[in-house]
Amino acid sequence: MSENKSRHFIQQMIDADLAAGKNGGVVHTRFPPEPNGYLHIGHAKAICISFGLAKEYGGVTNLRFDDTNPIKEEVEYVDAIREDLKWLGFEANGGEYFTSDYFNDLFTLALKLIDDGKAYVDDQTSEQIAEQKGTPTEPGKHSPHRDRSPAENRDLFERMKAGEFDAGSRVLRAKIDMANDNMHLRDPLMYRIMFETHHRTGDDWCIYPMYDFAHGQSDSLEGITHSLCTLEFEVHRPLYDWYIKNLDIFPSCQTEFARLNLNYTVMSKRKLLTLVEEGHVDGWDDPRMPTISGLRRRGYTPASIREFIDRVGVAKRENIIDVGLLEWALRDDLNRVAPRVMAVLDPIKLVILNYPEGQIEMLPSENNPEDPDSGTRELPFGRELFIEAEDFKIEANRKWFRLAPGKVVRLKSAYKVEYVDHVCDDSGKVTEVHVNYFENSKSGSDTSGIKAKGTLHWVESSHAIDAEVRLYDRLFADPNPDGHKEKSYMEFLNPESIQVLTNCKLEPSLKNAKPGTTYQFTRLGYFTPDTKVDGVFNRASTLRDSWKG
RNA sequence: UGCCCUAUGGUGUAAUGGCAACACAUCUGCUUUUGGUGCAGACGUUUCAGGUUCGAGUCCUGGUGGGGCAACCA
Repeated sequence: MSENKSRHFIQQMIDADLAAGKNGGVVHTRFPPEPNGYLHIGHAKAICISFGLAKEYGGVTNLRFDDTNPIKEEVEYVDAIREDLKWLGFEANGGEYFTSDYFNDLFTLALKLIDDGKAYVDDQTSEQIAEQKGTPTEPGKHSPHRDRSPAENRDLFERMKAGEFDAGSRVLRAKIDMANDNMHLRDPLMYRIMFETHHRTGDDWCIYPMYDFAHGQSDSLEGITHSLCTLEFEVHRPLYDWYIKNLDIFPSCQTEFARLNLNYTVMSKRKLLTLVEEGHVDGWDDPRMPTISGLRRRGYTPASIREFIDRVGVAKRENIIDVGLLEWALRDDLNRVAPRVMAVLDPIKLVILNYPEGQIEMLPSENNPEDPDSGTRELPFGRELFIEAEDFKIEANRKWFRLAPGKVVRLKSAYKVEYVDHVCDDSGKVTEVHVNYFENSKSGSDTSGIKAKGTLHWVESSHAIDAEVRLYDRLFADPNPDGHKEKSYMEFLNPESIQVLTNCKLEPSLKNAKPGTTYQFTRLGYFTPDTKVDGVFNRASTLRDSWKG
């Protein structure tokens, strides 16, 4: 945190709270994911905000799984969320909780509202209730059961809990105001009957609380001072406050910020789940997914994601962030920390005619020019190398820095070589380029005086490792796949979002590469070993390329 | 024809009634054994109409645009 950095509206609000002596100077936040899907980059924003703010003010953050809907929630998601959170670099230092831990407390709180005449059991169908709710422009109508006595309501509610009634046959509703402009205050549902097995409480319960009657109360029970969430919950805040006031419990306070949107992707768990279920991607952690696990498998670093979120800012207006900013944050981090290695993705043979046959010499190469402490490694060099097919052109103009008839290039960390001739196959495709090298042009001790404009990466052929490399592009071809009224986002899936290269050649040091390290393949981009298949590398991103050939 | 939120370069985000700025993107140039990095520079901004004020991006009124709200989802 730099001192002169401007403060966003939530920081200003907390500053004011603290100045007013609110909550005894404590800042206690929470991150409340529903375990019904994997975390994505939008959650990373929520995480960085809630955990970041607590840390900034010397407070703590709770992780709370918001598991009030047994038909959508699974243990698999709980585990994945824990892993993603830890990987991102955050720890639930306020503790880990489940809303389901509070089912008894919530039941008791509901009873209190019933006894106070502020909640009632409604026997109507969901259709009838929906019908009576009115519309945003018309007030709703009272339920015929609205004026049941507290005693009758208590009896009915306890029997709901005891399993005496069918699923969906009765609900508990708060008695507020059927004519309120805010639809959420028109006698909202508190509990519904569901005979479903819960991932934690099993079959203990057949009534489950709704979000609005669980979330705020859980915040309150945990002593959360600042409950931060996204804009769509703004209209829920009056209800959040109503429950707290009428239950007379700890006054947690909700503040909303704009969620993160990224272009060229979708960001709802439901849509991401559809991509997974329909097989458009290889699971939640497909490297093209905007999920945390997808970004991890893609080769993103936690630091780059945190930096990205920091750059994006916190405000209340809708936004669509350019995915280029995410890529920039990755490159910015990786440029400083990624080990440089040589790899050829689309190899053709380079034969150095005047280099002794069978000779191999070891040449040192920098591990990272941005990091003086990173040292060097030894690269085998010999008469036959692989170079990138696109680094040779039969006809080239003055702006072409790479190899071509009449040109001299530097082989990175090795020698300068001069074109002699080349060999084509029957189809006219170049398969081999022949050159001569300048013995006195060795990297670091070049006395040749010969100029070379370009530098090529290479891999010595007899030592090369074979690998598969997967290149990724944006999953959707449209910047806003979700933004078309007439068309489904599915119609914008980019058919070229993955390209599999099977004939790649890597330098021998990559034999020990493990997932978790992202490398820079010199001149090509950033790559990381895949977590699922050995011998496969995923491209995290390209390098910036300002060459306009 | 309701209510709530919102409106600043292409994209984001600052300004706290007093000279509109920063990042990303784009474009130039320099450096470079990665056409990477780095460095220097350029381009470009307050939704509209009124009002308050010596002074308005900021406050007020109205309009317009965008988002949200009528799940036994969260």
